[in-house]
Amino acid sequence: MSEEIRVRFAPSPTGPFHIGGARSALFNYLLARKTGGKMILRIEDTDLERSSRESEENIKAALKWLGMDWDEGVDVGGPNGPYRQTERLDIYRKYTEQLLAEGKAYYCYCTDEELEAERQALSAKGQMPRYMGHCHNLTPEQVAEYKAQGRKPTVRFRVPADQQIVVHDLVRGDVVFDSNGIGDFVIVKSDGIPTYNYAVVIDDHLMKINHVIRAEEHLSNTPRQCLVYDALGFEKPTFGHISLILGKDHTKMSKRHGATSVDQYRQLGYLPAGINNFLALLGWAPNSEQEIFSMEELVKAFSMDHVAKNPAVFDIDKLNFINQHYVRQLDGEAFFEFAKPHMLAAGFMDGSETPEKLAWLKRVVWTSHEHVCYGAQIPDYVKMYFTEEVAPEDAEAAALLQGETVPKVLRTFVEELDKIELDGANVKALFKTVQKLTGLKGKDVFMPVRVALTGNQHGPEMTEIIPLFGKEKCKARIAKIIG
RNA sequence: GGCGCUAUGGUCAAGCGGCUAAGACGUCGCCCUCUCAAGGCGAAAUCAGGGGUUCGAUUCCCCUUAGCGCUACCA
Repeated sequence: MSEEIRVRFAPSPTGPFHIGGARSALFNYLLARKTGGKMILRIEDTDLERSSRESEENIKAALKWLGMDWDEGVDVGGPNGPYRQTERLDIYRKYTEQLLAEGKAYYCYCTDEELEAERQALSAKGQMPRYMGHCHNLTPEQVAEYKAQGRKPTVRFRVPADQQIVVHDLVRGDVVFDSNGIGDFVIVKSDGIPTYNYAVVIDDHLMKINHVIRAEEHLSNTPRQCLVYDALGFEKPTFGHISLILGKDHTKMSKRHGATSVDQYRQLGYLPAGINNFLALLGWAPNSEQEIFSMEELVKAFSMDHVAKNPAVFDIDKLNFINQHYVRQLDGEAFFEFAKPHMLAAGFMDGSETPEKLAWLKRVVWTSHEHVCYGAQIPDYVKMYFTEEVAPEDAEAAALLQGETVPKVLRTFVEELDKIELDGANVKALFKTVQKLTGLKGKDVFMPVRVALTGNQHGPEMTEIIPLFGKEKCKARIAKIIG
């Protein structure tokens, strides 16, 4: 085909890595891998106040954890670096001088207060608050005066009047903007650091990015960037603005909606495969009816022309369903490793277990294997194996112990229990024996034992629970009921 | 306020002028079963409203409404 597709993921390291960012990264990654193109990771750290190295490390770790790698960028390097914007200041400076010299940009000496006052005045008059071009054409005298006052200027881009700006967008088609709706915007802050709308253009051009896939919140900024592309004589890339992820109440995902960062999901015990699979289906649909996709399958099936335009609501139930699928694919060893942090957190393990205890724990943990959607659910599912005191959890459970046949069932159960080796098959046979000896069946024999042992009407199969409890525990608990 | 994007069940969504409007999650029912879950089977549930265009609109156009985004010396 034509030229190699080069995409980038360009996060700002200003906080926890948002799940929406992960989706943007994923779409870029899939497009690159699908087409045999290149994925570039660039760090947009021009917000000196909020950016941190810690956050950058967090993002990179999360990307790796999700199974995404990059061909060029921070850490891995490449021919178009550096890949951190604060390390590219000299590059931007060169272009700024060019724009200034050509009159396409100018110094603005307005202070924050003056700008704020202007905005206030405009909105008080019911007009749109925007920069009115105060410094558009300053005389040399005015400039000298401002300089004498010690003012540090910003650089503003001179937005041409009466221009139609057409953004060609892969997912939305052509989107038209009027340049008259855009005020002269700042491209270099008074501290000499470029703004997002400016740096992004220079970087994408120099890094030979030809497909800019990013979240829809950037669509309205794209005409500004197009203006900069034109002013600098750069060829524009193909844009693709993917819709936002919304919370349950259809507002932007925020802490109110529960976990929002990749790290939180990792800590809750969601698997990379589950998250990727879920995220891919949010805003993209395959040709087939397939719902479960490994990363390899996603790469194969992915295509930008099946990307949806409408915003998607984050549905935790569906994530749980998909994640459970992957949890169930874990084998005994992997599942135990998966469960460990949650068992530790719950205090059911302390890391100093003997091999025997570990073997028992593994069996205990495994009982939850088919039943949990994510790791943090495991302790709750197995807690009955760790509590010493058992009591019926509610009146209904207590009532189940009041039946007149209950003492007979429990006594018979204990007697027969003593005669066998504890394993699943024998316990099954044990219940058969108890049924025969008592002349009762089904519920009448299982439920009293279940409630006596666990205090609960629901739970795993008795054949699973009893061997893990051991004879002593079973006998002790039943003794408490029948005295 | 201005500009922009979006609009199929509760949610993700297929559809790209003619269909009984897919599928999945969730919900409900039945089966299985000591219980819960899983699994199997089945059900309810959608084209935001109004105008056009057309022989025919979920599909194309316009308006309204609603949601979201941008309108920063944040990205």
